[in-house]
Amino acid sequence: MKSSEALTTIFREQGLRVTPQRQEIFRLLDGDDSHPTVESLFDRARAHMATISLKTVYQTVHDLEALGEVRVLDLGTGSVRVDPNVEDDHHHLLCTACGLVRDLPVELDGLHVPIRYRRDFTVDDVQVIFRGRCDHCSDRV
Amino acid sequence: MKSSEALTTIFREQGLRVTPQRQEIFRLLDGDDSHPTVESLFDRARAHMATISLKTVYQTVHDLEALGEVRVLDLGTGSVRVDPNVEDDHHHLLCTACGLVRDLPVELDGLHVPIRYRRDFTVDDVQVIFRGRCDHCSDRV
DNA sequence: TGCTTGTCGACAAGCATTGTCGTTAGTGTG
DNA sequence: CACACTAACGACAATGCTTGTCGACAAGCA
Repeated sequence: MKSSEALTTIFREQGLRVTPQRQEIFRLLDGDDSHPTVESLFDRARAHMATISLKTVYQTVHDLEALGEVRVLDLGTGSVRVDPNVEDDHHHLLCTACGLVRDLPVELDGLHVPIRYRRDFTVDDVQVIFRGRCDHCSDRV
Repeated sequence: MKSSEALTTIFREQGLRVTPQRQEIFRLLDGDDSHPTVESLFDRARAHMATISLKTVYQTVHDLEALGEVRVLDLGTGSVRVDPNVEDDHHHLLCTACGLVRDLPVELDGLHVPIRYRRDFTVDDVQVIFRGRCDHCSDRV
C-alpha cells in the first residue's frame, strides 16, 4: 500500500474525496501487517475520532481495494481481513484458535493447475491458506 | 463419504439417530461432486420431503463433518459448500462468476511452509483455491 | 466565496447461520 | 411388542457481518 500522501493524490485523481476519516484509516493501515478485521480498524479509528462509523471504514476499505491498494482476505474466520501488503506476492498462515495471520512471502513454485484439469477454465489467481496453531495457543490447549 | 447404509451404522454407534430427513441427505450427498451449498441441498431435499427444515440440513451436515464424512468448504462465496469427497486429497478450482467448483485431485508437491516462517506454528492443513472463470462464463463477458 | 456532489453518520435491512423450545419420534430394553 | 429416554424435528427468532437508505454536511473545484 502506498503512503498516506500518495493515497491522497490518487483518491483525488479518481474523484474521490479525502476526508479526515479516510486519512485516519490510511494512517492505521500503513505498514500494518496484523491483517485487522474491519471491526478492529473501526475500534482503533474510533479511539481518535469518536464519531466515525463502521460503514465509513467498510467503504474506505472497499475504495482502497478497488484501487488495488489493499487486498481483502476471506480466510473463513467469519469476518474479512484487510491486507495492505499488495507489493509482495505472498500467502497466509492462520492460527485457527486465535485468528493470528502471518504473511508467507514465499513463491510457491509448481503451483499451477495441471493441463487436463485446466480445460474450460481461465485461472486468474491462487490463494493458499495454511491453517494451524501458533505456539501460544498450542500451550494452553 | 461412505454409503447411506454405512452412515446409518456409524450414526447409531455414535448415539445419533437416523431419521428419514438424514437418510434423504445421505442419499443426496452420495457421489455428489457439485459442492452444493446447504441451501441448495435443502431445496433438493424439500422436493421429496415438503416439511424438512433448513436447520435440519445444517445440523446433519455438521454431524457428518464431525464424523469426518464430509468437508465443509468456505471458498469466500458467501455461503458454505459441502464436499462429500474426503477420500481423495484434493484442492479446488472456483469460477468466480457462476460459483462452479471443480475438484483438483492433484498432489501439489513442495507445498509446505518454509522453516523460517514455520517457527512458533504447528501447521495442520493446507487449502489451495484456484480462482478464475469457466469458459461458459468467459464467453458471455 | 459559493456551488456541486461525494461522503458522512445514524439507522435499518440483508444474508447466512445458529439458538431456543415445545413436540415428535428413533432406539435399546424389558 | 410396548416403554421410556432423549435426540432430533420444525417453527421462529436472534446472531454476526456487511450493505442499503437518506438527509445533512463538507471537500474540492471554479
